[in-house]
Amino acid sequence: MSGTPTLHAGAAPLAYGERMPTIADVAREAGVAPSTVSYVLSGKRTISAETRARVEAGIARLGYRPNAGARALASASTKIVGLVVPLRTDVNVPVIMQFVAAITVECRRHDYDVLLLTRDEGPEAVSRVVQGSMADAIIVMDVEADEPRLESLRGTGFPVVLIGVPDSPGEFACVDLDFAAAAQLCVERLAELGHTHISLLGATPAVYDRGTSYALRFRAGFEEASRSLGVSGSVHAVGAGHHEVESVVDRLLREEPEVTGLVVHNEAALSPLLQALRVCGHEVPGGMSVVALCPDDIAETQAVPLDAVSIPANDVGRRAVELAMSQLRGEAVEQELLPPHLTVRGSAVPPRRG
Amino acid sequence: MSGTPTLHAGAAPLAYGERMPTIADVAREAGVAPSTVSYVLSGKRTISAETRARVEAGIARLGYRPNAGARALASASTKIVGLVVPLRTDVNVPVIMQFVAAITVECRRHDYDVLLLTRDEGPEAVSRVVQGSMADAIIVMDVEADEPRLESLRGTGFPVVLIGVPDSPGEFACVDLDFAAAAQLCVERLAELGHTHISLLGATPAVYDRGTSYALRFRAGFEEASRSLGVSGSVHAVGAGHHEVESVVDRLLREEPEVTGLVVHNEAALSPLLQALRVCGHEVPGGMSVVALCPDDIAETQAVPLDAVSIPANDVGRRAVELAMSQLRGEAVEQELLPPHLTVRGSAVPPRRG
DNA sequence: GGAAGTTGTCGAAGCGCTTCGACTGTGACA
DNA sequence: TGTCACAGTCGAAGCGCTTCGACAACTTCC
Repeated sequence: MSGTPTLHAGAAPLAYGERMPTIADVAREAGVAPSTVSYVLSGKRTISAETRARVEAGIARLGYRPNAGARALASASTKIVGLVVPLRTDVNVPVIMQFVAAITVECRRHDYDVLLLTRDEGPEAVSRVVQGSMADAIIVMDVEADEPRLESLRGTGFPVVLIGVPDSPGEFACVDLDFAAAAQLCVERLAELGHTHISLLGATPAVYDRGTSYALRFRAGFEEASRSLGVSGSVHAVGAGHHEVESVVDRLLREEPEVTGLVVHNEAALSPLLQALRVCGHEVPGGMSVVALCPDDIAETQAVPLDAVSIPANDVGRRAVELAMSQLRGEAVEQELLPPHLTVRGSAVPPRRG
Repeated sequence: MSGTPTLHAGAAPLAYGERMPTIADVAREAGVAPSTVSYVLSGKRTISAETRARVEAGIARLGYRPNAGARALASASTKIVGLVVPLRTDVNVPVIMQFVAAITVECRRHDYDVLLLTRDEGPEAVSRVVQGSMADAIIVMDVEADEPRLESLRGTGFPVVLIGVPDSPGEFACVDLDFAAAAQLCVERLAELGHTHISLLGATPAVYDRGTSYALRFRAGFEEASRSLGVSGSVHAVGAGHHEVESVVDRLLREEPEVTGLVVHNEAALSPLLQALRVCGHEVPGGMSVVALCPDDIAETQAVPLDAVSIPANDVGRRAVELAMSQLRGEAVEQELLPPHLTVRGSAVPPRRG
């Protein structure tokens, strides 16, 4: 119907169900072929400034957005990253949230969206997403030493990034804080101040039982550092809840009165721990030195600001996404441990002469 | 090439990049038409038991999974729910995580996956997902009184469920705990015990400034209940961190010494609050009665187990998904406030005679 | 014993996009 | 002035699935 003037409602909010504008509509609107619109959008072929302007005007006028499914089908790329998150309401939920936030933000920067997968769904979720082509890459948090969710992906070359390091990472990209080095830093700090008896108060027993990668690596680093620095050390898992913490503290002070320094790897236990120590007459730092592994904001807002190795959730999350993107570009798989940093805030001092 | 025997590798893990089996492959394998395979999968037409068996065997042998993009394109349904989550590392992160977990699990029960959207992305994220047909429905957490993210959806009929209640929900489905009734329950509990001066220690100031729906409704309910029960009440926002909490407690005890009961709507403040009260000689419950609004596990693991109205994250999350599903079935939009329940654990007792 | 269902299957037409090859001008170069 | 290269555009062929209409082959029922 050339010659017939076309009326347009402008980019008025189109009612749902009302047919969304397609690339063909835009093409008609701009007087070009659909493929030309596609090339304007993707930039994969040169387009004259004039044509581009007309197409862009059409897009704006119609309020056009490419259909994600059609795009995925035609291009074999979904622009979606699958993220396997531990959703159990465990101890370190805020930390997990920081990771998720960092990953999501970074994905958006690369024009990717995030599909949420729970680790409780197990291996099934991963293969559903991969085999159904629902995502272009997968990031797995809270990796265990022996990682069952990934068996189906071994040898497939599908882009995977692990946050944490399993026993045999093999072909998978990994990124995480260097927890072993972090533990060493904590022990060193206390040892330098003159402490010779140091205990690790760790995560809940379940975390160790499950073989959670980072907890094991921190514990191993603690034991290794204690040995090499010649200090005596003990390790205690700490359950959730005020009374759990109190009972661990009671037992520790009773059975190992020589302990003057604590390394704490359990965000949730920090606050009740400080309180329990105070009640028992071992106020921090005078009666007990404490070095923690926790996010900065938690270390800062305790009753006593804590010397702590921070958990660089933002850096790790960002790096994880970058590793995924580099695999999508076909680059080689990397494994990367971020160096720890300890911030001194005053919760560790030389031990009382005894 | 009929007559040529076909060799199959079985459901061996197919290398990524190696062409995934399609519905046509399954059809060939089973000796039927592709549409027949589709009908076996969807159950939308009757299929003989024999044919079904052959098709299912083919699916198993090839390890076939329908391609999500193709399916979305052809059926105009993605089997994905968009979930807008507040990812700021705010106070009540564990609670948010509970909601997310409940929603995700319930979505999976309905064979839906969850696309994670951050509220920091604002309205853009919502329209990207809706207009790009990336999801069939959207659930929005952490709704504000004046909800800007949803303007683009008004009048479109796109399925939306809000967790929380904005000033003008209009056409949108809503579900949440009845925070006003919850506040009333807390005040009633203290009033029945004989308290006549009650303070609300609430969320961080930012939460109120932002107009967060649930915080405002709780505060309004508190004020209304205080008035109607004839008790005097005051309201204090409480910032994050130990020292913030201490300073609020100091000021409260100094400026309103008549207060004998506290209603606390701030999970993160609970532990430092109890500690601060003890330090000031107002041990709970003898020197100060406390009723909280928080998840059960938090109430239980405090130094003093708390009388608390629980936050039924699981129920709300599940209900939100159900409301989304019912909209997808074309049913009417509902708005629903869940009744609060108070569990007595001993942190509130009659005030000292004074 | 033919009309009128049922039941089970097939073929083909899309869904909205990307991408490949082909085609038309145009300017550069010899 | 003929030849090449290249910028700019188009048309058509899929991507893998769903779904509609058609159509055999059986049943049923008067």
